[in-house]
Order: sequence, then C-alpha cells, then structure tokens
Amino acid sequence: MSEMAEKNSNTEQNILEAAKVVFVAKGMDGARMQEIADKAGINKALLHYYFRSKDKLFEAVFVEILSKLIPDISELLLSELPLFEKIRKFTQHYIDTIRENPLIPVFILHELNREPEGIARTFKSMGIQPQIFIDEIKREIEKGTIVPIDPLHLIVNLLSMCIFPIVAQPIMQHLIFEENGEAYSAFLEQRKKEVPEFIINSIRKK
Amino acid sequence: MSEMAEKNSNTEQNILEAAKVVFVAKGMDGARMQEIADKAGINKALLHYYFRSKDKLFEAVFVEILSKLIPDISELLLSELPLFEKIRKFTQHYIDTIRENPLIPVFILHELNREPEGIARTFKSMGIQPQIFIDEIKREIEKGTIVPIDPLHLIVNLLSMCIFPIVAQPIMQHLIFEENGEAYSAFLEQRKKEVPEFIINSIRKK
DNA sequence: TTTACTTTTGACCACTTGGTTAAACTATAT
DNA sequence: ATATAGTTTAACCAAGTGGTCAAAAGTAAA
Repeated sequence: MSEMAEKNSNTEQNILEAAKVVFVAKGMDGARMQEIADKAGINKALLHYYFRSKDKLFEAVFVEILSKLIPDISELLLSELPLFEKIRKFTQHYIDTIRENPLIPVFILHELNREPEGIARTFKSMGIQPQIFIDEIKREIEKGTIVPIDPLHLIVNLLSMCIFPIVAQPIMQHLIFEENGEAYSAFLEQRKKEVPEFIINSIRKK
Repeated sequence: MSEMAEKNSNTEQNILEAAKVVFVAKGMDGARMQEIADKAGINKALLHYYFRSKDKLFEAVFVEILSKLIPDISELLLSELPLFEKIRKFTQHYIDTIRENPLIPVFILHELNREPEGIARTFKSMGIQPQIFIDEIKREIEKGTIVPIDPLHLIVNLLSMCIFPIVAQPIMQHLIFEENGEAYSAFLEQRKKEVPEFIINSIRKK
C-alpha cells in the first residue's frame, strides 16, 4: 500500500504551507530552508526528503499559488450577469481576494522577472481565457449600451485599479495617509464601490 | 585638497551605476557583491572601500532611485495647465518614464515589504505633496467642470492605470498577446491616449 | 518478535557569501 | 627624489548556505 500519492502526508502539507509563507514574504532569494523547516516544525533534511531541492520546493509553492489564483479569476469573467453588474461583482470580489494575500502579486511579479523562462512555463501550463469576456464587451458596444472602447484597455484598466492600490499599499499609505493603516483600509473598502462606478461612468452611453 | 566630496570620483559613480542595475534586476537578496564589482570593472574590495557594506551600498542606490523618481512626479502635478490637459500630459510623460525603467516599481515594492522600517525612513526623508493637486481637483468640482469624486480615488486610479500595466507586462503580455512583445509595446503606446480619455470621459460633466 | 518499510533526525560537507587586511600602486606636494 | 595621502589589488577569513548521509525512530505486516 504505497502505490498512489494517497493522503498528502500532513508533513508534506505542513512544509508546503510554511514554504508558501516564507517564499511569498521574502522571495526565492531571501527565503532560507532553515526558516521554512523551523516554521514547519521539522528537521531541515526533511525538506529535501519530500522536495528534492529548494528550486523544486519553490516551484511546488508557485504552482499551488497560481492554481488557486487563476480559476478564481476565470470564474467571475464567465458568469451570466449583465456587464455592469459583472464589473461591480468582479471589483468587489477581486479587491477582497487580493487583500487576503496582498503580497502575492508583487511576489509573482518579482519572481517572474528574476527568472522569466522557468516561471513562464509554469504559467503557460494553466490557461486563462479572456476571449469570452472580450467578446461580451464587443457585443455591448454593438448593442450601443456602452461607448466604443478597446476591450483590452477596459480590462487592463479594471485590473489595474483593483490590484495596484493593494500591492502599493506600503507607499500609498505613507503618501496619502501618513502611515495610518486603518484609514487606508477604509480607503480600499470604498474602492469596491468607487472603482466600478468610475468605470461605468466612463463607458456608459448617455 | 581633499576636504570636500568634489568630483564623484568616477569609480564611485561607476559602482553606483553597476549596483543600481544589479540591485534593481535581482533585488537586495539576489544581488551579489561580486557581480556588482565585475559590472563596474573593479575589485570587490573596492566596493567596501567606497561603501562600507552591502546594506550601505543598497541604501545609496535606493536613495538615488527615489530622489530621481520623486521630483519627476511632483513637477507635473504642480504645473499650471488646465486639469484635463494636466491629466493627458501626466499620463503620457509618466508612462514613458516608467517604461524606461520598468523594473523599478516592483523593485521598490518588493524591497519595501522585505524591510518596511528601514526603507520607509528613506522614503519619508523626501517629501511628496499631493495636497496641491487634491485642492485643484476640489476646485474643479466646485466650479462644476467635473463630476463630484473623491480626489484621492481619482489620483490612485490615474497612477494605477499608468503603472500597473507596465510592471505587470510579463504576465499581461502572455495573457493577452501570447508573448508578442512588440504588440504589447504598441498596446502601452495606445494607453497614452486611451487612459486620459477614459478618465476624462468618466469625470467630465455633461 | 522479527522483518521490511518509510519517516525523521543530527552531524556533516563543499561551496558561496559579505567582509577584512596588508601590501602595492598612483599622484601630488615639498 | 621622497614623503604623504588616497586608491586599488590579491589573498584570505568566518559565517552561512543548500544539500547529503548514515543511523535512529517509528510503523505495520508476517
């Protein structure tokens, strides 16, 4: 009885969890195997027993993060709501999601430019299909519901306004709120309403 | 004749230049003193002769980057153009600026969350004053030129749509253009017109 | 209990890292 | 020339790194 990968042996899952925290916080280069081992409450050699090397462990973590993130995005884009409602829902849900793990986007971007080839391969293996959403926007333009606009720019605008203010919190918080974390938190909360209205206001045909 | 700091002794400037490239590309943790020395064409010990330690060298680089970036931002916000024109100019200039050093924002964000205390101090020492721009927006609202909107959200929206698409290029390029770098480059070029119109379209009173 | 196996550990290693030091080089002033 | 000061180098070091290994500890079937 040791054919299949069976019950992700707890220890293995502990390691992955600890590794995720450390890697995301410090990046591949800043992360130490010892710290991961400590955080998982095990011996350092065990890390190499389950995952052969630091690189392998990192990749496992990276894959896990991506494969949780990507379906999350796709799901919403494919729902059946009217466009404006979809924009509202997406913004709200997406801002919340990123706020739960605010370090992940910068982590991904930093690692992506540290080692473009390897990471890109991982990325490619799991597909995102924005085409359906693009088509939906085109249809609304034809219907005359919204102003003519390149759907790509609209999507990028939407993503930008959701993601950037969260990842840039350490800067923004200082620039506009003098290190008042709660004020910035409230600010992000407001954005769940402000952003969709800002967008809709721009594209709605009057 | 060795009282003043006089002519930034060439070597020192070479080191700073090399260090900037390496630090920005690999981050503090990923950067190697040896690589910086090689890139500067000098012995590794010279790094420690001019800058005492890796930390000191890093801080020098970080300060240099910030002190070039910040006036660049302030300048435009304080010019005398009408609001819409200012938004157009800002977008165009800012997108170009960031495209010249696309790695810097992620570098700053990554380092900022690696060591919030130390970096924040550096940040604080050089002030940015968004208040003037905020007041200008408020005035336009009172005048009735633009729709009532929280100036902070407007500013953050503007920054987001400028910065994010550039720093996220490695992801976006894959997601929407299948690794076609030139297509994405053209896309960013378009944004210099699309973004300001998108914003103005949203806030202009009709 | 014995056997066979997986899991876990402590001790260890080769190598890289940032950093030091003493000596060599350079140029200027006397 | 030669003393003086700043600059540059090669060789070196201690600490930390990812990684290994053989043995111990656990586990379950025979």
